[in-house]
Amino acid sequence: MQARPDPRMRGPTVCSYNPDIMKTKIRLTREQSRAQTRQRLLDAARTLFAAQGYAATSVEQIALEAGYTRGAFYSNFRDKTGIFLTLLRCEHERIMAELQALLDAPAPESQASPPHRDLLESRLLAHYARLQLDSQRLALMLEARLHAARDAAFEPHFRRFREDLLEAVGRYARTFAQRAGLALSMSPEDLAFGFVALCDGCALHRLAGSPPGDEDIERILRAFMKRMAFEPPGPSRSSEPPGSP
Amino acid sequence: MQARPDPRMRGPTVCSYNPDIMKTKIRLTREQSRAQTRQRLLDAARTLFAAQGYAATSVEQIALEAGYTRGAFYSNFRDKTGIFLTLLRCEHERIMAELQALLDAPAPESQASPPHRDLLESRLLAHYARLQLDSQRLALMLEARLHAARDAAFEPHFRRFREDLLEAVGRYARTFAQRAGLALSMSPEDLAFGFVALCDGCALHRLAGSPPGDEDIERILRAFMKRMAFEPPGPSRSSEPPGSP
DNA sequence: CCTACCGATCGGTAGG
DNA sequence: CCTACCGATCGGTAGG
Repeated sequence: MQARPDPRMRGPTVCSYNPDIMKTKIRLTREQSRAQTRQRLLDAARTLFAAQGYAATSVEQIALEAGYTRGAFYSNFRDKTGIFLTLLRCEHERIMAELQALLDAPAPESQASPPHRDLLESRLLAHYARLQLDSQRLALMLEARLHAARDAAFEPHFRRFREDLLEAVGRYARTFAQRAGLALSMSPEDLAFGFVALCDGCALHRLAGSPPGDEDIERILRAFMKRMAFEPPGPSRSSEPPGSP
Repeated sequence: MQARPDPRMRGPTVCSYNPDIMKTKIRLTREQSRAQTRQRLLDAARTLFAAQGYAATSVEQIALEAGYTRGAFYSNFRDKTGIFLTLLRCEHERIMAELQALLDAPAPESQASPPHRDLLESRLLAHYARLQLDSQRLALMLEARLHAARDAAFEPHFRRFREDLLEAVGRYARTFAQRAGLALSMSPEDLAFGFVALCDGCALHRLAGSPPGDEDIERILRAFMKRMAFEPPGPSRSSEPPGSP
């Protein structure tokens, strides 16, 4: 059913690949061998959880997909919850790193570039589009959310990931508003929540694969963001003040 | 583990309760008895699918929760997919009926009432709030979505539900805009998709139970809708025309 | 003496 | 609608 993957393509650490062992076919140390096994199990679990769902995937399937038997699994992880948590920690670290890189990226300051408010939209959208075009990652996160709602031991870990993300997006909005010299239309926290919810909803839709397709979704997302992020520049645009119920 | 529910509280049909059999303890006909069994199995399946997930729920569990054994299940439904589809058809019919009722509800036309644009917001929000406060229904729909992405036989049915909903919300937006004499900010289809995605994302968040809580979510939803639904009344509010990229 | 993993099998339970 | 039972597979762990 599955071929054991080429060892030279795998790294010994949990969250990143080690290019060193790609160079030669040298004999692995015990530690390296163990790390390799661990990484293969993690890759197999990610694939299967995304394709079939967490509950529908057995430890046996994970081990076989990775090219081992169950014994290898239980010597590396406590149980299925354990490997799921490890998997999510890796994904979360990657997502947060990408978001931070977005913030640190040098803005093409005073050139003939689009105004800052367009940058906020374009970059955040590009970020989320990349995230959600990876449908494996998307399915994995949905599985995690449902599992967190059902497993009390799992919930606090997932909650932490979620809070980190919302905080980071809020920081992102605040920082960009300052740089652009524009006022946000609501608190950074509210804006972050609404934006993440909107993106989550679009991602949820993408799972189905039915129309509207990806280009339409991005267009709609952009239209929503253009109206949401900043206070309109004009003095008054409506009969009611911005904060009224 | 479970007590067989009081027969007088159950109806013989699939989607609705029949008050007739609440009156007395008369002996049921064969048809009534069969319908009662079917309904109990449906109720049990809804409870378990929402609480544990579709994949994690066995046919045996459903039957026992309903007060029967597996034999009763397989004499009423073809398999687990069969009862799930029946369950979702009931939910979908109920949702569409509620949405239609919202449209048919008489608008308090020329009284001292809020303007039409506020009505659109309030009613749709109230509708979605009611839908999503029922966390059982919410979890059920999420399970269906994930299952549709994985089961090719299940997918077309779920897709149909989804398309019906989007079309109905689009019709709702168009109708309300006409009555209010206001122009929508984008096509009814785009607006419906964005709104449903936003609500789905909020619903997804509610699963976790972490802050922001329900009142905050509704406030944020309202703020987003207030900015999204209609063209601003003023002649120009921004440097770029409404339809520009 | 320890590690990492295998082949085999444990007691229970799955859908049908 | 139940009892009885099937082929298979579950998560977890034994000794080697």
